[in-house]
Amino acid sequence: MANSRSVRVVNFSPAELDERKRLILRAIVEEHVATGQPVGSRLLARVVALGLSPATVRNEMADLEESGYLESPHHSAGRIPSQLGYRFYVDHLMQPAQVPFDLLEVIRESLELKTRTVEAVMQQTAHLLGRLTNYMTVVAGPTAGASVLRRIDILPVDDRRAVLVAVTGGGAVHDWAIDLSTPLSDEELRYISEVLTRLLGGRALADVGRTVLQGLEDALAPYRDLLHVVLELLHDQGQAPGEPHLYQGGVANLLAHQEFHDPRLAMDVLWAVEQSPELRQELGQAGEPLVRIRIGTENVVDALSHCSMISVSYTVNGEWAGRLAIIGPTRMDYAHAVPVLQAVAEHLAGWFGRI
Amino acid sequence: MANSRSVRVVNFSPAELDERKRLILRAIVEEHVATGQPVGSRLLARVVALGLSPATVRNEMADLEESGYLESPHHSAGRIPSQLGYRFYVDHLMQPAQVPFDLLEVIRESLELKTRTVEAVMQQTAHLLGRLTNYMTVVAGPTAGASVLRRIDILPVDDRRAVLVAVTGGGAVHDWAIDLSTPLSDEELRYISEVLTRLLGGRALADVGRTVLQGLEDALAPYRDLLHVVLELLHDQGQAPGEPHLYQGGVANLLAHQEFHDPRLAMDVLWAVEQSPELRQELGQAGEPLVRIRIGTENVVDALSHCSMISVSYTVNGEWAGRLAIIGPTRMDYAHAVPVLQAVAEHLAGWFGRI
DNA sequence: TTTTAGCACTCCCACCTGCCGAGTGCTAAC
DNA sequence: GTTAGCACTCGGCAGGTGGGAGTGCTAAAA
Repeated sequence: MANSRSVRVVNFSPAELDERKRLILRAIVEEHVATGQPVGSRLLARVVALGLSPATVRNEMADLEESGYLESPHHSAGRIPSQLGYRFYVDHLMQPAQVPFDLLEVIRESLELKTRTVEAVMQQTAHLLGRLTNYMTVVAGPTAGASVLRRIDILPVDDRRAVLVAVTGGGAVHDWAIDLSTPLSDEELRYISEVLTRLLGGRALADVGRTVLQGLEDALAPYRDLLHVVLELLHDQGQAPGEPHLYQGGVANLLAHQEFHDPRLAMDVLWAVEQSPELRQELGQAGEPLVRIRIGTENVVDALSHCSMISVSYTVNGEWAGRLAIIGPTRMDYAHAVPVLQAVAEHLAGWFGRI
Repeated sequence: MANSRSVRVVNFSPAELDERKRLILRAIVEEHVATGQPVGSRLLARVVALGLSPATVRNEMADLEESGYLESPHHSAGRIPSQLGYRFYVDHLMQPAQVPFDLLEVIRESLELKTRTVEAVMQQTAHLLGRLTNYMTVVAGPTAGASVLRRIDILPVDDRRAVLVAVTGGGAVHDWAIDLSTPLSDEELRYISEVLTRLLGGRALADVGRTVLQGLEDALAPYRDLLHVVLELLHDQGQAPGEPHLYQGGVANLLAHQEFHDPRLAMDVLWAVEQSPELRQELGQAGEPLVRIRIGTENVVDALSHCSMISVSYTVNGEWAGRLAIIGPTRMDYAHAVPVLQAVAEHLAGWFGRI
């Protein structure tokens, strides 16, 4: 038994893994990410330029396994990183790669100014990320509730129907169909639009308070029926900030990874991405970490317990707007994916800024 | 050799397959669709209530194979329908199933009036179809170019930017960001919007002719710069009618079918659905058959040569608007899928009508 | 002439077997 | 603390086998 070693190792706090162990763990993660195969001691001794023999490396690997950073798929098959191993790698060992210039070029070209609709640019972003990272991509569009409003207009469709159109500071347009219980003239609608814009413009729906609503009710008293519908609608948008439209890209990439050759696993993931409200919330709700890495069971959804998800926030006019995410196996190339995501998020913000 | 038989059979024109052969072909298709297994003569003799012995059925099957309606995966494995077999089945043998009442109920509930945005209702439709048919679904949203316009407004975002908003007869809202090279006042923008609405309202962009454009140029001469941008934009929309936004649903369903357990096949399909301009066109371009069934290599895209795609048109206010499609293996339950698609298309039209 | 029973034949598939290579843990020597 | 040596374990693969399903053909029956 490796008691003399293991006892010591267990006392380590994770962040204090000894330099050599860190080196070895990092090499194992990167080798495994690159090849998909379990990593054996011989190969590792060759890769880690420390002049160590396989036997020594084996001892270190045994320690790392005992501390929970590695696991063996079966006896004598080499080691693979455990979820904890990936976590330690991501937190302490990973060195984010630099995004090569030609990739930046692709991003720039792809998010050109000639794209003129938010829908198109979000879809394009999803596809772009899919191509650049080789992982499946989910992108949350900006929500009406979280955005600063510039205008609110009610535009007639016919005498029974109209659309409520909200233009945000980023130039995104949100619209909702509303019924006109009593027909209103163009002038009346324009007047209502003006009042709505005057009182709601410059703030986000999520921040609209009682007093503003009261002001609206007073100013638009003659149009109580319509106002009721409109306010309820806007209120819903303000209260449910976590319901963005999700754009998918590179779905096929999911299947490219050996981990998802079992169709059942892949199906679970795809269902979750399509349906799960938790995931939608996770991507649509303003929240702290600019870059969030969830590994395996850290994910909010069970179906993703074999996946990692990296998401980064993007902004519109400096305000939080949504998250871009990629989903892949836990054996993910974190060091490359993170900077690519960040670069795309930046360019997307740029697109909104100079829309 | 079965010469005496085969010579005669070859002379049949497809539509004139003898009654018994039709019965057998139909049984084979339906049995194979249900089980996924090749169909053998013994089973078939039991299923087709003709009191025929397996040996007789074998002879008929040999004829059908020779005429190209069946094929054998390998010697002594039973028969499966060929692409031609499915085609004949779809054209002459299939009896569309009736949509059960509770399914209709699900459709009704799902496409309720409380859904207020076109984006949401299209996405919902895609998901719904995915659930109801167990096939992957692609849905083309209505395009700006093909829709009858009700209003065109230019709404300011800030003094350098604005959005062009087009409201269609179905209540769909399309928007594009535009730069204001010279700042314009709200009044000016409103005036421009009025002129645009007056001259373009009531017709589809695709139908706008030279004279109307000339009229615009005259009426809005002072705003040449802006008008140039706007007209180019509207012109593009009118000229490129086949570029709808595609909504996917039930992607996981693709993997549920044994035919796509090979991840490479599934990947090809997913890439095609995401990227192929041909497919986008196929679904976004007004075109004849209300129900279109493409089997195997009949598909416009190579990647779908192992798939069948059923698409149906839907309308908005009676005008052609887009297609709903499902994609699955050629071994598809055509008889059930077609009526479900039709029912959903009808309800979708209903949603737009009473939006 | 059409239908049927019988039969030999073909092919796939699931199972078993033994072998090989990769990689481990342990021990004893350095 | 490090290393070489060695016995051991396990998965994967090639090759062989038996069983089952289904066919085509032939000759007899209807």
